[in-house]
Amino acid sequence: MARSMHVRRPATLASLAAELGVSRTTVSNAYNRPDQLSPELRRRVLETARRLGYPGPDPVARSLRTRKAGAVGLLLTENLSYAFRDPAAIGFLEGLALACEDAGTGLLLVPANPEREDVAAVHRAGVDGFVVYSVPDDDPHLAAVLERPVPTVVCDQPDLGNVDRVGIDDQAAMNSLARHLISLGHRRIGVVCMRLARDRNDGYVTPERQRSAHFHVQRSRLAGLADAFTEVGVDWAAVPVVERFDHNIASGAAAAAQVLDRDPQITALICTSDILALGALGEARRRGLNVPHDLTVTGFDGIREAEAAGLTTVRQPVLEKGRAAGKLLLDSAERTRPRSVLLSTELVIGTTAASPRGVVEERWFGP
Amino acid sequence: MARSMHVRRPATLASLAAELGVSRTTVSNAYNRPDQLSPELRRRVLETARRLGYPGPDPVARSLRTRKAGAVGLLLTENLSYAFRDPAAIGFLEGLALACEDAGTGLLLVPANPEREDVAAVHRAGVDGFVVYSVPDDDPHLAAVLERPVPTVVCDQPDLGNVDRVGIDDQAAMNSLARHLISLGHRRIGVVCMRLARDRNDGYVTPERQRSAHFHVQRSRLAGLADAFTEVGVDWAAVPVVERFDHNIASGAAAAAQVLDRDPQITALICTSDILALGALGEARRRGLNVPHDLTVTGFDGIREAEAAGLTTVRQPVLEKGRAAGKLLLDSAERTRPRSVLLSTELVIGTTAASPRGVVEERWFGP
DNA sequence: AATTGGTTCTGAACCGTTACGGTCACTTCA
DNA sequence: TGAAGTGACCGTAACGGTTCAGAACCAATT
Repeated sequence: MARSMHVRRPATLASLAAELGVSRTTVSNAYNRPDQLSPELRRRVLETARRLGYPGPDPVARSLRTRKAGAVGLLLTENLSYAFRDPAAIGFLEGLALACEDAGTGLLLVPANPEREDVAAVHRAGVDGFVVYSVPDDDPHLAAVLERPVPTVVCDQPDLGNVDRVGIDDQAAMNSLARHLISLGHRRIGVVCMRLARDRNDGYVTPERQRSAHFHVQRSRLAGLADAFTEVGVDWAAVPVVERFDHNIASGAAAAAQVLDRDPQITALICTSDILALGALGEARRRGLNVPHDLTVTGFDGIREAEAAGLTTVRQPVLEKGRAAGKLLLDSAERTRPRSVLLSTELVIGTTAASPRGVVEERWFGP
Repeated sequence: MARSMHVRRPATLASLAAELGVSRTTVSNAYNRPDQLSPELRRRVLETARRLGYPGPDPVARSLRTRKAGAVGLLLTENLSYAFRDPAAIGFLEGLALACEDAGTGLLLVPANPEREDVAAVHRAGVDGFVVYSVPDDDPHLAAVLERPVPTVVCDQPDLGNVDRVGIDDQAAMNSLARHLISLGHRRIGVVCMRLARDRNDGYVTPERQRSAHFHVQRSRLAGLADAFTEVGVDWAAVPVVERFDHNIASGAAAAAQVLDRDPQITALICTSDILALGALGEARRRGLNVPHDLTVTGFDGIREAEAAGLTTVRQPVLEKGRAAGKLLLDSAERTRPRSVLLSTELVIGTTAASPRGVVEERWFGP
């Protein structure tokens, strides 16, 4: 009943002022600056507001005048809903939400459907700034964000030179994981990676596609691997690298199967994410391969599920990334040059990596 | 460089129009209704816009004029970041995001800190509607939402009579779980529940507090239990019910310990959420109790982790709940009476519930 | 009596759009 | 040839606030 009255409601700050016989300014002050009017008048204003069903100053109008929206926008590469399925993305979101919460700011999830190139949602977003999380560097949504006259922080993106940035050194992190495997004796490896560009390419990846990958994170991780293995004489161009568009355990399993079918002699399967690695583990089990002795499997991210599985991986502080991004954005106080936050990672030695059988034998029976 | 020009940008639709010598309307049409002007003029407008660094119509001003924000607000009972830690909440979010995505609408996470009673964030939110998820029914944020003149959908809330609603029949669902345990022979039970009100009360719950609980979901589940057990002659007032404010596995373990310490003779520990139940399972293991033979443990929600643990529980369609809430809100097309969506639940028979030892013995050696 | 200072309240400008209802020149058609 | 369309563009009036420089008033000080 009370609510149905609200449905079409003419009450506005002006009408309230008229009703009370005071100026709009006074009504505004009643809400925003209680010290600017007598307590008695303020009481009257608020009471009349209640009587007329006036819900207080309209947020949009206020935003227009004050030029603050009280919210930051988040642009994700994937469907909005995907973010809630990927543990790493969830961690990032949690951190970002934490930062927003601290600042009393809202967090607007912008519906940027990667399929249609509909950038309108970016234009429609009434926000004070944007956080962009892991989108391909040629994403039109990203371009649209950069054209908006608001501060922006990118995460897991290449250095754009003129925008705040937070991330990790993916290349170095993956490089150190590679060195670990190399030290264990692995030379014949296969790689399973997430998608490298906006187009779907479920299968083998050419070196050219690796170099020109539009996802900075994936490109860097592959580069880290290539560097390490090239250094010990492995012909990177001959290393099988398979890509999967969809990021889930089934994809990881399918990709692992594809590699193992064509190159059964590999001793290690390096995956660029834990999710893919969990799929690879499943596939190995299905084939009766003993991990790590028949096959080493590694991941990247350090999600909880990976820990439970004992995965050898690289842990990155996903929550911290989100929080850092939020903080950076929210205290964009007259900074001049763009800032860059690089968080550290940690190599997690699990139980899914070991020396390949051949190497062990070498040690025992070698020269 | 190009970006630094944007920092203080005077370019507006009006200034663009002036520069071009056309009316503001025409510039507006260039963006919003290409058919209303000649392609040639439109091209000129857009080009001049680029030259002047005009980023297109200001979203906030547009929202004010059109009276749509292009976003829906989500109000959660907990800290924003908490939502990303609770699997059930994540599922709800995913469903809601799905619905928003379909409609091309943004999703604004409103920072409603449950500690301070700062309702301002609700007032500041520029949204076309609200979804309210599982907040105490006396939450001031909820009251603030209901005063806003926008459509609202509540989820896991009591029927407010004048607002759209989606949920499940918590009472019936828990009742059926209780009957299952009763049929197994359980009569001496303990209960672990989530928090019942806004104040922290880690410990035993009086029947009075149960009845007056401000979290509809918890109140209903307890009522479902009370009904079932009362019916078979159990004195509900004597059943130990312990409450925990924090919702995590450690809390569940601590609560279980509290019950088991005081009432070691109970044969079943009924938890009102899977998370708590997982904690209880851990505590039982720690005490060397064999689940289910020494102790039956049950949960509620049907999260993935529960399935992995073989928990006997009630599965509810959390994703569907989110999606239904979103849909309800987004097609608020001139409905008259409030709508209500009740989703169905499913009793999941796991491996954590069995007949108590006594009952088995009765069967074998009884009269 | 004039000045000062402090409250309390007001007027008008401004925020950047879009909706609405035109005008005007130029076909088209009977 | 006159009436009725049609396409391209424009003027005005909101949309609902906030802000800032005063005005009006009163009490206290010089």
